Amino acid sequence: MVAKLRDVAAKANVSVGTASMILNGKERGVRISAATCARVLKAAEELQYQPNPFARSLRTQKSNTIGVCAAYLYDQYTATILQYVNRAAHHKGYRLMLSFLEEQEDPVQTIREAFGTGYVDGVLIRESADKLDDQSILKLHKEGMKMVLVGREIVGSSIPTVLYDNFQGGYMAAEHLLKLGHERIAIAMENDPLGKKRSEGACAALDKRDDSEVLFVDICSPEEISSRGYQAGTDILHMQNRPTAIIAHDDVLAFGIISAVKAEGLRVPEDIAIVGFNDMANISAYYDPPLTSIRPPYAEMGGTAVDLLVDIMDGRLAQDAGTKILLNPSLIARKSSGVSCP
Amino acid sequence: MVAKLRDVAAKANVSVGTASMILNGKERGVRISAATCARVLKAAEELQYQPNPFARSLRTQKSNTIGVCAAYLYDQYTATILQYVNRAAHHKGYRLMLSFLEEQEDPVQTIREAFGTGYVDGVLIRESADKLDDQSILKLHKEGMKMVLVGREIVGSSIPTVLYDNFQGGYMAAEHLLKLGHERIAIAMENDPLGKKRSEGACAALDKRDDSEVLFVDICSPEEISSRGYQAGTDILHMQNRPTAIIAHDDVLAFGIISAVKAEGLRVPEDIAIVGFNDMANISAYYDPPLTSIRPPYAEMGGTAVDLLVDIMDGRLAQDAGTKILLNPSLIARKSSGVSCP
DNA sequence: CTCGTGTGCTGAAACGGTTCTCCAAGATGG
DNA sequence: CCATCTTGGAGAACCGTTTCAGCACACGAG
Repeated sequence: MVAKLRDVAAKANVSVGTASMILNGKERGVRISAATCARVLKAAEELQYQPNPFARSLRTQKSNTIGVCAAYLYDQYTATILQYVNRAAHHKGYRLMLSFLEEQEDPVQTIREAFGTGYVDGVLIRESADKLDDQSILKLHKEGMKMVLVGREIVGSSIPTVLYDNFQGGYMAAEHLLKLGHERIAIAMENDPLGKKRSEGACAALDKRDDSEVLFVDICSPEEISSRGYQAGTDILHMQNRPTAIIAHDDVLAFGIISAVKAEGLRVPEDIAIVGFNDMANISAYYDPPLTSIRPPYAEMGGTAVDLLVDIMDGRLAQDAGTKILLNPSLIARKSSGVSCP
Repeated sequence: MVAKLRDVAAKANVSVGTASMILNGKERGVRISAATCARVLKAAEELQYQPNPFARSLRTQKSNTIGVCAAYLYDQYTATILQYVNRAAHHKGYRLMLSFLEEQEDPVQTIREAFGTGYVDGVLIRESADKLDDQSILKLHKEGMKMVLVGREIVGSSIPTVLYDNFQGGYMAAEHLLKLGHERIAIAMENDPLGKKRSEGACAALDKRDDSEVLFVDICSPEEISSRGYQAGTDILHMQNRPTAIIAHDDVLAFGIISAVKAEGLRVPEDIAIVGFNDMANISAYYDPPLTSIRPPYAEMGGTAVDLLVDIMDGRLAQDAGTKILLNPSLIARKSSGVSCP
């Protein structure tokens, strides 16, 4: 069996309490002789002592665990952030507990069960709106659950949030295309808050130039986005004033659009330049042509979210302080917008 | 504060022990009157009682948690399986604890810390070989850690394993191309066990036909696979006997190859047919052209792995029984191999 | 009426730590 | 040499469950 604190104490000839103090002495005015200290440390080492996390958590009322509630892991975006969340959490001494919401479940109840009752100290929420609505989140927050929203905003709420600036992303995309000489630019966005922000940003950049023209295409449902890309592309090409460039809601949509462009016998970027969002690892850079894309600050988002949550869990920050952290994306220029690709 | 068992017991006018028996009575010859039972249940309901998992785990020496050790979540393959693992685990009453290995860490030590000391009851390992070598896994297994390998095999070991049949996948891919009339087929695989299995399967199918010819291309390092696709494609096209079809190690490699084919002014599938592996969600079906791909049995792999692990954790199956479960992939035919796409 | 014999429940002992109170001795000062 | 500090460490309570031995009571049989 695995060694317990009791065994360590016995081996070092001290009491259990003393051993505990030494092994995780928070410098709380400890008064332990160097010799005893060394004995205990040595004993722990030799016995390969690992504290029992349940006993510890039971006593301290702290789990050292962060819950992560995330949907659609396969969309890469979330998965990439999670990778960095793991790193940051691990670094701060926290474990990660994972839970996706399934359809047909009561989300609030599921989260309570999975993360409630002190099983986790705080929760990172990166769950899509169709599985976890704003009301449910607000309810959990009101119940006192410590949480940080990642890449999702509930406007008007005081829930701490980490996002990246989608307006800025749209702005950068448009700016990039303007610099390359485009004047008629279409914007193909999902009809959701994200898409709205992105197109607003793009419009802002375009509005500064009176010689530019904005064409707009809405894409409806998020689920259909893959297949809708082709349709959107076709629609855009048949507009009376065919644009010379397109800003797409994300890379997957861009792929669909590119297919449509090719199907019409046109070339990317010579006839139509394209910019996407998300810069999917291992994919976007190797598409045909390599796709210019707005890359979210993945690492910063993961790291910042954990930092923020830890601050809240440790009480350095009120959970209803309404902290919102806005990070900047970057533009990765590749061939699809007319930049020669290395 | 949250209600404890003590509160429930007090409210129902019974002892704590009785309340406990009623609330999770395992039918161990319980002798409780219906009236008392109802009183306790009602009290628990009213107080919204949720048992404290730490106290419970401390007492029962069982965590009801499965650890997941996975790398490269952003590769979709793992992420998709994880989705199903979550579902299955949740269904069986287990929580999921997540841990990726970082570079530069001692993997054994990290896993011990993250998952050791009863923090989890068992571990699902879907970690790549470059971060967690066979020896480390064997060591942990020998130490008694209950585990199931997912999509990875350590030949000669008795570690329970869930895989899908890559040989079969290769076979299906080749069979598919043969049926479509191809005779000269190139196989572009990573130089690893997976690639070996896939190409063996493909060769087996091709060998049955004496009019077919196999051309072979090795791809070296897994990290470079994205950029190597283009290179591999170019190499293949310049072979003296240009093949009419290519089986690629995975979809990402296939994308690279397709780019190369197009760059040479050739068409997919008219001049060269292509089949990949993994069928990436939201991507492969919308590539240009839509990619024919061998799809791993994602859902079965996740579900089976959890089932197996639970069997082991519950002692119904010895952890060194050497159970290996081999699942079958399926072929998703799309345009890249010459099939008309819906 | 008494003696089993169930039945229904109580009470206490774990589980393995953390943390707080307080005591024994040695050091110090007068 | 005695009173007082200071230092180093022991000991116990507690965290919230589970589980098990055993007690009180009612009831049927002899």
